[in-house]
Amino acid sequence: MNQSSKPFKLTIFKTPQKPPSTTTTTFSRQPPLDLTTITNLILKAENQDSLTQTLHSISEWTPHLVQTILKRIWNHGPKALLFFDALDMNHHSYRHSAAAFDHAIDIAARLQDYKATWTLVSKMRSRKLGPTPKTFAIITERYVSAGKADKAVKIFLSMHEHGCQQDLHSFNTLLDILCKSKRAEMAYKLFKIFRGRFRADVISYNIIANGFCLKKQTPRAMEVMRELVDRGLEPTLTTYNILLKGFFRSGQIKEGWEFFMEMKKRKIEIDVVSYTTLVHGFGIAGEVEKSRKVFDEMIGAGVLPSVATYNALIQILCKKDCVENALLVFDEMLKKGYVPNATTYNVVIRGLCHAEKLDTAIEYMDKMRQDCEPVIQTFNVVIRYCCDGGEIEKALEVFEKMNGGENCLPNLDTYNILIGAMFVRKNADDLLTAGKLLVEMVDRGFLPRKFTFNRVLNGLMLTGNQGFAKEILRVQSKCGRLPRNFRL
DNA sequence: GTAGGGTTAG
Repeated sequence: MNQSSKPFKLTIFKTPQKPPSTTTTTFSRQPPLDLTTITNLILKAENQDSLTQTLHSISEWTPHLVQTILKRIWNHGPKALLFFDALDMNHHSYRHSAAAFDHAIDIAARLQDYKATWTLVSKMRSRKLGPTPKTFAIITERYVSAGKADKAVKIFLSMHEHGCQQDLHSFNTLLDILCKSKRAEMAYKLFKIFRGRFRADVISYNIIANGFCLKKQTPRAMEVMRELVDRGLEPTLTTYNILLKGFFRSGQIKEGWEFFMEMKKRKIEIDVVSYTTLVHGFGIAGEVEKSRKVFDEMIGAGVLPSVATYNALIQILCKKDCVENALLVFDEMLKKGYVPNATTYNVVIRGLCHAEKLDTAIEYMDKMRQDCEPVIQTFNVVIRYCCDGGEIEKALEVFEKMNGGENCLPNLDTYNILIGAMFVRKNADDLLTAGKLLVEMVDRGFLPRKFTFNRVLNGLMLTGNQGFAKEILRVQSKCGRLPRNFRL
């Protein structure tokens, strides 16, 4: 194609062919913008103007590019929304997709900015992009995790007013959201009210049973299952696997094993999920040998382990045996042609950190990039163990990388871990760093606990930094995290 | 984003 315009093009996305610029030579041109560069430009933009300028430096915005960027700056909510709005207003050739709206709605709702959330919903509707059942799943999930489950149910029941009909799908989704946030009882009540109207199916029952299992209420889950059978519905393999996991989760190892034998007796086709549940369940209970035995036996039974099965075994070897044996299994899985995923690496890295092999852990973090990208959990584990081992500089180094080249921004946990570590050495510099981290996290839409604010504040005062303490107080009052009756 | 197995400490 047109080679001369290549330096201007994004390598990953299509751009229209532009005539080469007459004012610059090929040699002095900027290198092509890659995703990391674009993302960093957006993150660095101080105001709407510089953001707009950045947006114009990209010749063609595509829905795919926008979604990728929103995903990457997820943990910088306010900036992500600014980017979404700026693009919406300034680019005539680009129109936000339904998926981009869903992303933005998710971010706004996570920031508990419900006004912005619903403005986006109506904008979405006026452009005939939705809201879709997925949009409502996102919104209700955010309300539930903000502790507003009642409101979430009301929103579900008013879906049709937004041009989105409720059905069995969306009903099951709501039940699942409630159950996953440990509100099985509420989900069950709702289920009993509406099961006739939505024609609840075996999936609805499975969701409720799993909800009780998550609360370690296996007997309640069994009741729900009896109800399912009484209503003439047929349990599925998923049903059995939910109950199997339920027994192990609630520490009923013997009952779990008996249930598994019963599954065999009833000629239920036991699958890789059932076996993985056993491998993990026995291991967590400290029965590592049993765990290994199940692992070996499943192959004999004609069921091949999955990456998740390997992850389970590797994890329990790290926890209950030793990391060296876990690494043997890790090598074995590679030899057999499995591709480890982020969970595999996270488990191994955590195991190495726990065994105080921090440098090897960091080596594995680099090795990880051959198969997948490190995720937030990877960084948090390494940072946590660096801090615990007193290597605070190393922790800060990893943290800095996250804000630079890495495609993974710090989250609430990252900030909490690091701020906590800034009190260990009890010096003024660390306290100042803690203060800066606190300001930065608020800037990125995370809400620190009152405890964190007060701790940093006290630390700054004790180390004689009244000036920065005042700044913290300002931020604290902006967040509504000041103690009762407190006045600036 | 209608359900089940691996990452979250001890």
